[in-house]
Amino acid sequence: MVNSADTFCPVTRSAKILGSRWTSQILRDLLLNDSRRFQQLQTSLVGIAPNTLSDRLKMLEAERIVERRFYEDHPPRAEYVLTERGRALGATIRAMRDWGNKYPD
Amino acid sequence: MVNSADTFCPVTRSAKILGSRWTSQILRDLLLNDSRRFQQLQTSLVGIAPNTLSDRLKMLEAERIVERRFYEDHPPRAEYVLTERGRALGATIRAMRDWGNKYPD
DNA sequence: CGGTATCCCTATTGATACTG
DNA sequence: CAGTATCAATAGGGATACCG
Repeated sequence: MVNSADTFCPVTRSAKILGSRWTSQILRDLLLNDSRRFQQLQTSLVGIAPNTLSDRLKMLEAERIVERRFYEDHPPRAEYVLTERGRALGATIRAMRDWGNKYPD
Repeated sequence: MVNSADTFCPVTRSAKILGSRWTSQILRDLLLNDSRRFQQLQTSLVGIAPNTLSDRLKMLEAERIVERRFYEDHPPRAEYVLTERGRALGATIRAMRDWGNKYPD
């Protein structure tokens, strides 16, 4: 949980999103690919359980970072794309990646 | 925990550090102030328990993001400062802050 | 002052089976 | 295919008391 002081810190709000496991990888995939299917994400994020992926996508949808496009075909189809808010997180993801690359270990 | 695939993703390594609670605030304080005492941090991070602050500082020290300078005076004194690695995280913190400010809610 | 030592709680994550 | 339901494990975080 996060107390009320945290709630008003812009850094903490970003950390809350980027800190939960798998989210940074989901964002990385969507930044690179524009659109991804549920299965594609599950394949790319080796080891993620379907319920966890579902939870994470719902959280990102609730935060209006990803948009879910669902088509009731047979078999059904779902596509996830970044919103403008989501694409704007690219700068942070890149800063994180740059730091991680510069200081491996 | 983090699996082996995660370990090699630079974004994930950053997320591991920035994702745990209080770390982004600790870094923010140290980016603004050069040097902080244990008590100063505890006062600034309203609501943090001393063991949690201690854990977080040890983790940041293990990651060589902060340096601990301890003086055996009476009473004893400890100062925490960012290393070069730590200061380099400033770019990420700023990107997170900018995103959080641009998209409040 | 600058922490440790304990104990506890619950949020997060995951494995597995199943459904429209 | 795209998820949900259920149940279990554990790690993260916190409250409190105490120590050198």
